[in-house]
Amino acid sequence: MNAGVDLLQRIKNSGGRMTPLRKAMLGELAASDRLLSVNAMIARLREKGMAPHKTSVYREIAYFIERGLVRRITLGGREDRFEPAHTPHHHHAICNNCGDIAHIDLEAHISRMERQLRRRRFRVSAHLVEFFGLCGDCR
Amino acid sequence: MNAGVDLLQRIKNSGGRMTPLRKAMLGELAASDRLLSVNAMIARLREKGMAPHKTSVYREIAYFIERGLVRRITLGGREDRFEPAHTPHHHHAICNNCGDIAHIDLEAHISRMERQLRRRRFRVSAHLVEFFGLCGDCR
DNA sequence: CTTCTTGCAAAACTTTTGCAGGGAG
DNA sequence: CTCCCTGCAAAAGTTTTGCAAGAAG
Repeated sequence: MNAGVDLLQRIKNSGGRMTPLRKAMLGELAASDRLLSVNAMIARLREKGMAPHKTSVYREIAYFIERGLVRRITLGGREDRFEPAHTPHHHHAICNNCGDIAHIDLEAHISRMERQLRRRRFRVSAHLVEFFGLCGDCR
Repeated sequence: MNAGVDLLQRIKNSGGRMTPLRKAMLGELAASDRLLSVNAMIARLREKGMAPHKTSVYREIAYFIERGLVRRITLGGREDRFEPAHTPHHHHAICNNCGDIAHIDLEAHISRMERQLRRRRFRVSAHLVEFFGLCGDCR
């Protein structure tokens, strides 16, 4: 994976170390097709024989976010969720039944909505756009 | 306010009572131009001489939501926020500087996005669409 | 040996639940 | 007198912080 090398450099350049925990966490984030919560992350790591402390997982995620490697996504459940930030900006279609999360590109629509807001003198710096429903398989 | 009479009826019809706390809470929700968190709600009620217990405020909000009087909005902060549900469905443009929350109508855009998702065999049942940035006054 | 990481314990916060007293009809 | 409502205490769940031991360079 090319992104991995890049990430390692970005971390080393800022005085950080690419430890087994960090490597595993970034791997899980990249490999998962859905947004991972801290608890989901720990469950996955456990399956691979690791037993990181919950505190460490929270701390490493904060560490990744500081460096722009990971994005935090709040979807309304109790837990925050996370995804790798190196993927292009996109949105999610989340299946209420199976939990599958499809990545969707709504940039054209977003641009139009932002234009509408700009006309109202609002300068957009961020947005939250997510859809919930039933995926093709679960309908 | 006409909505008030209506709400009182809806509550009474389901065996509930329109108590001072409930009346005050619905009043604050209607009067506020922004989404209120439980803590913000309590602060406002305190300014008016009430000192409701936090548990009661949580419980009354749950009560309102059950009856479809109030909507819960999760915006990514720790606290959930709430708004009266009798307003037509809409979205928010939230100012990062002054906290002002403008209500915006993006239905046309939302419909188009939902159409795009339907083409991909995803059946949308709910969405989360909010914008963050600087309002006209704060730019 | 100096700095960065991790685990553990504990705290901070939001939200929920159980129970008992108080109040409204 | 019978429910409904409220406050208090406590619990549950997520996330953060302080401190000390451990590992990496």
